Amino acid sequence: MTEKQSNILNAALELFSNQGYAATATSQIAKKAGVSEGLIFRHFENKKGLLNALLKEADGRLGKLFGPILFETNSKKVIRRTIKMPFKIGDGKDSDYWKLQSILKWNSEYNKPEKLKPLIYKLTVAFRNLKYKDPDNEAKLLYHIMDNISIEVLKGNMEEAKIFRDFLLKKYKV
Amino acid sequence: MTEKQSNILNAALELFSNQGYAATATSQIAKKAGVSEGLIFRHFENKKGLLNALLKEADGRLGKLFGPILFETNSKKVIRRTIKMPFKIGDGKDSDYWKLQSILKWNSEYNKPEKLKPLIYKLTVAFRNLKYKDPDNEAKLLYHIMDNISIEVLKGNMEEAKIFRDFLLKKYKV
Amino acid sequence: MTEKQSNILNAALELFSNQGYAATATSQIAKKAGVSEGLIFRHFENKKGLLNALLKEADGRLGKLFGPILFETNSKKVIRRTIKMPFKIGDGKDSDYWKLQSILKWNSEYNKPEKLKPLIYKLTVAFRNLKYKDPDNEAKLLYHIMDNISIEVLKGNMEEAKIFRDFLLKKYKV
Amino acid sequence: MTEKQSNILNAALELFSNQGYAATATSQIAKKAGVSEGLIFRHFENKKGLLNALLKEADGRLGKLFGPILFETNSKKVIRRTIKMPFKIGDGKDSDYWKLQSILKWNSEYNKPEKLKPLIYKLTVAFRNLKYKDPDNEAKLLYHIMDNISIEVLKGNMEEAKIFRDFLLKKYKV
DNA sequence: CATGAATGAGCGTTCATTCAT
DNA sequence: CATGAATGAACGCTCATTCAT
Repeated sequence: MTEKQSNILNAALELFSNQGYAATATSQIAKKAGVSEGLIFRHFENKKGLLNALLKEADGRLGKLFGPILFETNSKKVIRRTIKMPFKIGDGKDSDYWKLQSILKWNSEYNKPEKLKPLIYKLTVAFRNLKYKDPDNEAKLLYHIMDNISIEVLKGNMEEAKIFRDFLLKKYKV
Repeated sequence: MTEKQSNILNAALELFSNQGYAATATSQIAKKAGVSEGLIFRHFENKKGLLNALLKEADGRLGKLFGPILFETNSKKVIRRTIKMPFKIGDGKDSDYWKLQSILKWNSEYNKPEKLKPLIYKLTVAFRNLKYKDPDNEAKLLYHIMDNISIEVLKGNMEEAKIFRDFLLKKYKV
Repeated sequence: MTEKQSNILNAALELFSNQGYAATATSQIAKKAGVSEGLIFRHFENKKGLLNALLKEADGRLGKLFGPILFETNSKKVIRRTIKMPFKIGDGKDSDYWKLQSILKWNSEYNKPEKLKPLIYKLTVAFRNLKYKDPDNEAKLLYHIMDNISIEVLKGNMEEAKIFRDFLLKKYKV
Repeated sequence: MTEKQSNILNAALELFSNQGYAATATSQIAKKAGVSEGLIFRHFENKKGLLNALLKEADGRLGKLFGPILFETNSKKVIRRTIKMPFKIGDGKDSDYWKLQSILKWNSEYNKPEKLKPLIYKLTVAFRNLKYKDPDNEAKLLYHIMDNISIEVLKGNMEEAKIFRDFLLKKYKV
């Protein structure tokens, strides 16, 4: 991938995640990326192709975030890591990928809930090991909560989110 | 409000909540509402005015949903009603208002988290009465969970949502 | 049809017939017609729709040109009128319609040779009445010749064409 | 001329003659020719240069087609050969050159009717030798007819064209 | 000789909005 | 109150062409 290509992707990511896909013009992306508009289409075929390229990359980032949890063997630590996960979201880019995914949640074409199945399954096993009565729903519950903290973190309410995280760690005794 | 005005609002609500604001053309709204495009602008000034009118109405609907909880005096019932609330979301219109709010969550111009303050405060009081250790965070937690069930319900996963609701009712012993 | 609509059609006809369909920009048409470019699409849906509207009108003009021949009962006069037909092509508009048809001859989507069947059939009958040996081919031959004179006329070689016409009238003894 | 150069010319010929010059993109030509787009411009300077190169080649092909007629001394055979000429159009390439010429007939920049003068002159002489009354117009007439049969042949109506040819051979008694 | 990344102008089309009727 | 013709800016995208490699 050339430098201009990644310039385009970076610009698109930032704009899509902050203004939405439909509200972002390709001309705006080109301007921000410092390239001609035509180049976007040479490299990504069309506007949708650009979005797809971003989502592919987002998948990878999500995988890296989930990886350490999926390979964790200690059940308590699985839960601990899950609760802490939103704070592992690193630089602005990482957070924009998350935003983008979150924005597309209502778009049936792009919302892929099955991507989270492995994490939820891992949590189910952890809760079962810890003798929770209803591990299935406990797993879903925690996943939902985590999704919410992520959004809080992404919106910049870091302090609030940290307090909330500690509360959860205590609550789950992990 | 004349019939045509409400036709416009209904059409706009359905389209905005399903395709997003930016992705919906005023011509599409006019067509669906069975009115001329010009009429939209006579009544609502511009596209944003239409969105604002919808959000005003959404506020009212949310209020009606929250009302019974805010006036509940029994703390357990406050929590019970909160957990059950997503299932009170009635017809398609109600659910479209909710979707619209959810879609606009990432738009700083339209995201008004303070609207939920009264509910969260009510929950805080309830948890305090029930001797929870950290009623502030418990309230926030429950609100977040409820937000997630709402989305599940809105996406049509009614069965799953019901099981999840019962799980929560048991967990909170309410 | 409003005045602006016919302005658009007139501009499109002149440009399409002189530069070709693909080589004519809708912006050019709008400019020549003295209207905004958007109006073209409101009235004719798209560029092809504009071409179709012109071809419909062209059909009518062709019909009017053929009419007097088809209703002629005297066989000699049928042939005479056919030979003279290219000179009945009136104003510039008429001739542009003819040009347009001629340009589209190689475009299978728009070339409709069956439109000329009635004329060729009429000629066949005329030649049969006049005891020509092979009236079918004589009809086709005359039609082809006429097509060529039309083109000559359209290109502005009026004098040459007139001489050629008189030659044909003498040759066919009509 | 290298192989790539002729690949480009072949691709351009096929596309220009079937879709028209303006409707054909240089990228399409490059793709079909299996070369990079830049190479077209290195070898032919610009799109028009490509067309000019094709028309030069077309001239040669036309010359080869006319040659045997121009060197024929027997007047009857001159006419006979002219009538048969369209059937000498050989492979697809030959026919595409003819199509291209025909398409450009309406383009004053590229229409060169003087190229046919030698053939028409030869026909005039032939008709004069055969004591036709108006050899000038007879020559023009036959040339026009031949042009039409060519188009018929090019469009693939071979059977019809052959019948028509035989009709003409009989009519002219050659 | 040959590539393909890169450009900028222009393409057909859609947009929100205005206004005469 | 309501229409729909009309606008002009912007849209996503394609074009012929250039140029560093």
